[in-house]
Amino acid sequence: MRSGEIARTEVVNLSQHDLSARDLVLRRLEALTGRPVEGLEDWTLLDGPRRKVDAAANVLCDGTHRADAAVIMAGVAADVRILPDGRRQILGLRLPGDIIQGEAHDRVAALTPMELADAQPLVRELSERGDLRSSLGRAWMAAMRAEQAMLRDQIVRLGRLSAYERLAHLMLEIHERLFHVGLATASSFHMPLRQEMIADLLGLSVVHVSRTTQQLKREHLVQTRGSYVTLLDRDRLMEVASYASRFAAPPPRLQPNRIAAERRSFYGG
Amino acid sequence: MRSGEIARTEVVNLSQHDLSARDLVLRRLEALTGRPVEGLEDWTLLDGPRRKVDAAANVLCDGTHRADAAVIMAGVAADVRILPDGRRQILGLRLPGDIIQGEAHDRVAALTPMELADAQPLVRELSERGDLRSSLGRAWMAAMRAEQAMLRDQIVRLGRLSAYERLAHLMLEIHERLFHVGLATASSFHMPLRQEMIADLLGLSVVHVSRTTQQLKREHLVQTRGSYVTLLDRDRLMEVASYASRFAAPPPRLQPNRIAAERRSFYGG
DNA sequence: CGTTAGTTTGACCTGTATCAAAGCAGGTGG
DNA sequence: CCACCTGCTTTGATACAGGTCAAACTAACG
Repeated sequence: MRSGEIARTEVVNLSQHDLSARDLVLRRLEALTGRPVEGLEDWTLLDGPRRKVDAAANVLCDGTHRADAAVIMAGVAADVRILPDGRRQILGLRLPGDIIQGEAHDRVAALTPMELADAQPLVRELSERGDLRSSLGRAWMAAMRAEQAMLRDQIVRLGRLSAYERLAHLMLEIHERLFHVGLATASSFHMPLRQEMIADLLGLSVVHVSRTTQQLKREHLVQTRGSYVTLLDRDRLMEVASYASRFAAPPPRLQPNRIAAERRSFYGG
Repeated sequence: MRSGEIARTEVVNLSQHDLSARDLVLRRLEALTGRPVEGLEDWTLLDGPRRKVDAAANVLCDGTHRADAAVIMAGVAADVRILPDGRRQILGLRLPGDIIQGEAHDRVAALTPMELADAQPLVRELSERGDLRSSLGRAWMAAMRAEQAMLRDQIVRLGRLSAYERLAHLMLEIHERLFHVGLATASSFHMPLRQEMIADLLGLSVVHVSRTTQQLKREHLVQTRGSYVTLLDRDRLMEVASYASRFAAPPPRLQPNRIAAERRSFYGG
């Protein structure tokens, strides 16, 4: 939380990385717990064949196939509930490193093209023979708690934040989550979501998402280029959205002059 | 789900029962899983001294004391998040039979006077030495999933339901949860919540909760007497609110003539 | 280029918030 | 037993955030 931290300058490909499924899961778990996680070392179960899924295809249908579980290697999915009259609400996003599983009542849908690694053996191992005292078992519980924390955040977003605040809050959440699996720089990330999806996530209309996004841009809090987003003033965004980090070690704060540098490198040329 | 089920006529005290902490927890777990739960038989750990808490006193403060855990024997508590500017959002209710624990970022507050039984030994046993394959372990997981399902419901309520629908949905949730721990008849229950709390739960203003409640009454969907609520037409409420049960065996449906009988017995004299 | 999917703009409408005042009920003390 | 608080709910008047509809704009793509 020190504000003098140095933004990492390491070059990252914001839409894809080259980690193995094991390393990706590990990276996420360690970011969540803030300590090394053991017990996944000789875990080859995750290195099976990868599945590619088209956008808009359901990844796991309506919870009847509770069976399969997968690690997201690339792409964005969402837990979606559809009401009888067609209204849709996205309960939460599923980003790379997350493990998805069917839930009764809801379905998991691919919002972008995706790449998945089979995680069934891992999940089965953990939930059936899993030892909660082990390093891995604890990390697993931490991940469940983190998932719950995100649901809670979503409740507050929908219940008590204005459209403007909701959008700011969402940007911060996505950025933070992507950052911790190596898919964001200190202030930029790739977010290939149509406004319709953001609307379903934030309980707003598409039109209003459009207007609100523009307001955030007008006020120089965020900037976009295609589907790349840059948070121009994360501190102020956090204040605006009453955002609190869910991670053991949140992304670094930028120093004022570094903000300028970042901005230049992405949008000036 | 058969609509011919007989409403149980057993007399219940809607604001309190006389179960032991063990039986109460058991009852809830069995309602959730729909099957008998073993492993709690000789569990005396729950039968320690009971603690009484006043309304408005915080039951467990802001997650710093992650330590203690308790079974709610009587009363209503809530997970609350308070934003820096004072806005409040209740994330979910905690009713008798629920086990409460502090969560980072949020606090658990008593909404009514409460009676608690210490559950720390049980929780520690389960989360540290717990065997997920055992009957109790599975029930435990089921309870966690149920808790998550309620958070998801809350998201949909706030994101996509109108005030009218939200209230209907909430009434159904509370009724169902109370019913399964023996604190509701087939259509009535005791709900000593001020409208301010309902407002914080549903993301509305107090004034609008008042107006909306009256609309539900005007349309003969619910009735109230003091803090006792009767659902006059649960089928229609479920339809209005797009409500789906989270329990293995949901409360019985009333036959038309039984509805009349219920109504008479509670409000006619 | 024309086509299509997505975003933006403008005009207008509505659900819910806000503010302020009035009603009500349960408890206390005279 | 009444008069008075005090805390909650209800009512009315008014304001605004965000929804809806329809048309114009943009950009990717064959």
